[in-house]
Amino acid sequence: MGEVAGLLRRAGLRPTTQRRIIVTDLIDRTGTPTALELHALLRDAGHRVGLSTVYRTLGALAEAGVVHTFPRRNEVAFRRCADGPHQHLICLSCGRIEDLAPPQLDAAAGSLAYPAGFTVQGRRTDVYGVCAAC
Amino acid sequence: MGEVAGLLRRAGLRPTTQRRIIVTDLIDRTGTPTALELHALLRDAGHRVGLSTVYRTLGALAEAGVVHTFPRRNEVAFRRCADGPHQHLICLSCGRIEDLAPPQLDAAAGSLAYPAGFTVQGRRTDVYGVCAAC
DNA sequence: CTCCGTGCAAAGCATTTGCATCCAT
DNA sequence: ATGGATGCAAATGCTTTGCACGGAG
Repeated sequence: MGEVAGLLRRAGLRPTTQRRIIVTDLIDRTGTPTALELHALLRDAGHRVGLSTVYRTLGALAEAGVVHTFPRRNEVAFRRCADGPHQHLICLSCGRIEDLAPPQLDAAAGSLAYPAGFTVQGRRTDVYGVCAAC
Repeated sequence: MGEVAGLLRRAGLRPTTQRRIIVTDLIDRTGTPTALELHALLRDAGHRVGLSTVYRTLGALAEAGVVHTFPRRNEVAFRRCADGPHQHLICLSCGRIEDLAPPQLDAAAGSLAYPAGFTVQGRRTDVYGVCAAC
């Protein structure tokens, strides 16, 4: 089973043609498009995908943790991120997002003393700054 | 200068009556309401504040970092958080959010090796789990 | 008097949903 | 044949904006 189909299955979605198009694009793309933007990009690329399908697919992928969501003013952008723990390096200037997987941070975070009774299920760290190119 | 006025000034806002009402409520409140919810709560409490003012004030406070934003499905919630570095402990069951300021994590994060040329300006960590009460 | 702030109402717009059609099994 | 998937279009609802009024200095 290919990577694309695997990601879809993880989200409980059958690997249909349209869903494959969406996931494939998201894997290859370095940017972080919104559903609306991705839909337009796919259409421009000659693909036949409905806007609803893009929304529904991205929603399911996000809920399953296959993609991460990045809120913007009045809209949400999606990005296929690294599996496993990682941070997001977000450039405030160009908007570019990179993943960073620092073992030492996860170790530190994992050993933190949380309030008694709090069961950790997930963690997310976003680092804002300016990237080298900007 | 009081705490409320100080927070407003940090957002570049003059401390008017309505803005004071909004900030005061946000400080006292343990919950994390949306603009719409906060507006209703203030109205119910007998305060005379327009919805636009709530949106505009929360927007400015968020941009200044005086309050943090928590995206929900199709809406955004706001919460007055601790000054200085902290994590958000978010209960997936009841929605309650708590701040946690762990010195050791910040030390670890601060010493991380970021890609050459990346200038860190801010950091945010959300921890998802189930709180003791749930 | 002047200017910023406010609030109402009217857009604006991303997202969701209903439903008929289509496709794969 | 059958049930999920798709896509169009309409609806939904949060958020934004235009504009006239109001209040402080």
